[in-house]
Amino acid sequence: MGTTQVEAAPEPKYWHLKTVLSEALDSEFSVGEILPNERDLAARFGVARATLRQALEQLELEGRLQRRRGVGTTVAPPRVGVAVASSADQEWPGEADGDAWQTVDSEPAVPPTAVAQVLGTAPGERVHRVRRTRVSQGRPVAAELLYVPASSVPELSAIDAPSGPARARAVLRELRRLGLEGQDRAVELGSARADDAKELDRLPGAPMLVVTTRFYSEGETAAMSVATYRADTCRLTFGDSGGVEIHHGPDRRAS
Amino acid sequence: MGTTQVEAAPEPKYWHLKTVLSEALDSEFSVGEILPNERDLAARFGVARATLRQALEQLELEGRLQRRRGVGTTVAPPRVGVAVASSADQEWPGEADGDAWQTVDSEPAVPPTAVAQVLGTAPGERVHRVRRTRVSQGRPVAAELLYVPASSVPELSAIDAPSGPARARAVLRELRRLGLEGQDRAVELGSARADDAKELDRLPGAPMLVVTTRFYSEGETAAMSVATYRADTCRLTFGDSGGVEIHHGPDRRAS
DNA sequence: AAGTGGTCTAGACCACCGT
DNA sequence: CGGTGGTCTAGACCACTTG
Repeated sequence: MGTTQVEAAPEPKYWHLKTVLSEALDSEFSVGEILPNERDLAARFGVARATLRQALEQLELEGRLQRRRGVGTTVAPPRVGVAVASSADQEWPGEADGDAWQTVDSEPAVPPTAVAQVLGTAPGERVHRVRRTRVSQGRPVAAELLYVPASSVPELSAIDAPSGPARARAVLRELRRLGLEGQDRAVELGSARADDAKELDRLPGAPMLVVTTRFYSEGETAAMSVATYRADTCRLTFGDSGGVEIHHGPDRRAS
Repeated sequence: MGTTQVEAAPEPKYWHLKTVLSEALDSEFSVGEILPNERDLAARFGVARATLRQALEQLELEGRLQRRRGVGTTVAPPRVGVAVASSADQEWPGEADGDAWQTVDSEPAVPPTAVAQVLGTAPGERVHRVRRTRVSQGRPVAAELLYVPASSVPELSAIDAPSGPARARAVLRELRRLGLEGQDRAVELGSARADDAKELDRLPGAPMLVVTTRFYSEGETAAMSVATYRADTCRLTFGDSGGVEIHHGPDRRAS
């Protein structure tokens, strides 16, 4: 074992490129700065543009870069910590989330089959669908759809009543009157639907962190929300002191 | 507004392709089934292989497909729900997580600078680094690195003492003797490092859900763990009844 | 050895943003 | 309008698994 085999399994060009770029970002660029365009970068590194793009894609996925069509590629700020749940957090949507969420509107809609199963509604049955948007530091970071069966808010007039923001607030108000017995959440990776993408200023298919929350009341699932967060810019925080600063930096490891 | 403009903004081929394939998966394929190879699929749809691959990539990201080099593309089973925290969950690692986690070993190591900052250790200072692996339904789903400053486990012999599984268990045991005052977590999107990738049977750069947990004791951060979960196969659950079945299906939306 | 997915190339055109 | 990133092509070769 004398020969120092550096490249026993040669790593792909885009992978090496990513590492090089990553280090350059740490040392030679500051947040918001614009990188050279892709054609120039590719030429500079002696690779095809597609290969260069593969590296940039990875860095964007990791929240290090931000790319905008027609504009350019910029160095992204550290991800924002977005509080999804505090420690003793058992609350209805809109109950104590301050000005983080902005209620958009409410319409009757048929929920996706997976949601209908959880809610226990008949397939094809319409429920209240409340749309909300979450803004953090001036930028939209999440879009939410909250599905509420008519049976959870019986005081509300017929489900086909006029839609709109006022209606949305009414649904949330009625929901708050129920006793909240518990809730559970799940986080998974998804991709932006066309409508979410537009709202969040991303392209369709962009990676999203999908948070589904189920609200229990009186032994039943009273409501269910599906919130999609921009995966490139968000760090979801759960716990006692949400939002502690952790930013990445040189991450080389010593043995 | 009389003309029915179906393609006002023509959607990209790969996007349309993804939709078509997604519906085919729902109706014509069952879990574990092998799809035709990429060259055949591309020919069948009349697109270049790269375009077809872009669609497959998306579907893999969403956990619908599984691709393995040298083998083929198969229909993935629904994501497994992996409990990350229960409701009243304030526990040290290894305290009550049953047989979910498997302790691998412990070595002295210099933590990444971001971790060192949180732990309050000097840059370059070595800490205990415990490695654990999480297995669910026979498959490895996560790899964890737990960083424990020597000051948190003072009873332990010098940090350079023999490494290995026994050492790892000793670190966890000592940690458990401390009073746990709180913890908070964050979830964000990351990509697999080369070593994690190998351990989790993925390629480097594969998308991962990175869960960082900070453990507080006596007003200090006593330890910090960084766990990376396979984003394609995992749904992280938090809450009262972790692991409720929610599987995707036809998700078309009616107005 | 044959077949699979993964990487890479060189080029073209398109959609979008700013001026 | 010119410049940017986004999409797409047709082909080549490589790394890996399996028979």
